[in-house]
Amino acid sequence: MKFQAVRGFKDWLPEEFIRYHYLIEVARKHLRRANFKEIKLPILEKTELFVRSIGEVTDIVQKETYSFQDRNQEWLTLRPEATAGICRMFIEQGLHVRPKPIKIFTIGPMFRHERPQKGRLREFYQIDVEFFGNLSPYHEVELLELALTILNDPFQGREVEKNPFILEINSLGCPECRPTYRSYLVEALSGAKEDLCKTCQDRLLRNPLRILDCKEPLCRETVGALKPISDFWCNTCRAHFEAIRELLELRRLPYVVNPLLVRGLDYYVRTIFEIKGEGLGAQDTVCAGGRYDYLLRELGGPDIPATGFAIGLERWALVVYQKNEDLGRHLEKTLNPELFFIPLGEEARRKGLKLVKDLRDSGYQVEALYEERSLKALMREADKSGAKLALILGSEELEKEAILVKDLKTGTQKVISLSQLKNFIEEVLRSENIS
RNA sequence: GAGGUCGUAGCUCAACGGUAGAGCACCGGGCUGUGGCCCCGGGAGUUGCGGGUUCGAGUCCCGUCGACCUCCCCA
Repeated sequence: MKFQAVRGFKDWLPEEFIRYHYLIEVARKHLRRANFKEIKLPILEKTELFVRSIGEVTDIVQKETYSFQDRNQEWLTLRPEATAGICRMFIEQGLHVRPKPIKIFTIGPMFRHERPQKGRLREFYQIDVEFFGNLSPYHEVELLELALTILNDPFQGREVEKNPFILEINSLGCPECRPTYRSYLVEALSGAKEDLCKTCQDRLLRNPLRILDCKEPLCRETVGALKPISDFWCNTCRAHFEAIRELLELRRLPYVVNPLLVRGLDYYVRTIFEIKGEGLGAQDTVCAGGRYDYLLRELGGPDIPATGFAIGLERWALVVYQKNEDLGRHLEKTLNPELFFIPLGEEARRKGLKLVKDLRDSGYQVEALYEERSLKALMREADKSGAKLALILGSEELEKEAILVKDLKTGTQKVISLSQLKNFIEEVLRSENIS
């Protein structure tokens, strides 16, 4: 094979594409109902934007971005996530003058140079949802429920063992109280450096909160002996977190408090969360997000609090179609034509051009072959196409101003006058067979 | 970025270091106004790529590219 796709970049064939497309439409439906408005962002931004927003010392910025200099020697980066770009747009377009809250979402590819594995590609799709303008826990819980509603939509009304998604929440504190916890961590762990893995010894200096998230058994043990972050929350943060828990319980949304949950992006404060999917292996976070109240200001914009989340489309799809194969099969079938037009002879082909166009204008999925082949061969094509009905137009039918309609599943067929064709098709497709 | 498993026809996979094969799919015919089933035939490959060892390499060795799994990271 001469050319291969770039590592971590995948082709989406029709059968696969429709599965993603369906989920995107599901997400759009729920987001529109909640009055989120869709936008489109550039795929490239200036490198500096991501350094400033995501954080200079984060892994994403340090070793996972696709960054390069363009022909003008300007440093550009393929977006590794959407929030930074949305904030840039928010400031640049002056969205703060719009009625609040400002609720926007965007769907598109993100790029991270990581080693690919299941559920982790270098180009991957995110459904990114952002909410600007209110500090209320009500809005936060509403947002959490929205995320769960979207994720669970494909499981509604089907016999699937309950909810395949688990919500984990935590609070990182705010600029008031987080530094206290941070210094406690540094102090407590500096004395016990040998009880940390190598990367964590490094993190101690650069990004101590990430140590909480380390999977090394040694670090887990060390971290387990520490005081939890909740001991350091200020009164505001504590009350905020309690309010969120209360509202989650009011809504009967199952959740787990994970005091070790942290994020890989620096801009988060206070509430953060992850939603994990079953059966995904190591890359099991399907959706994640949290508050970033100070990001706009840090980027030179207005002082408006914000919160948001992103759903990993491919990971979501893995959970959905692994647990619901019928849905995938059903979607594949919608790719098949409803009608398959088979003209026999030159006159039929000439007449068919308009007939097919009319049927398509009426909304049917129509395939047509204009080749001079045997009826047998054309029927074989019709069969393989998965079409529901074959429409055969030959000299016999032309004489009578009619057409032969054959149900490819049952094999029954009927000659219908051309004037009655649409009515007949409509009836047959509704009742699923020719009676 | 590190470790492991693996790359053979469009797909799924065979082939002790000794002539690269099967099933499915594809194309044609049996069957020129009727598809699915059946029968017959056909096309298909620089064995991911590049080196090396060997009389001889799909097979062994090295490198490289890619997939998957784990670490890491994250959606």
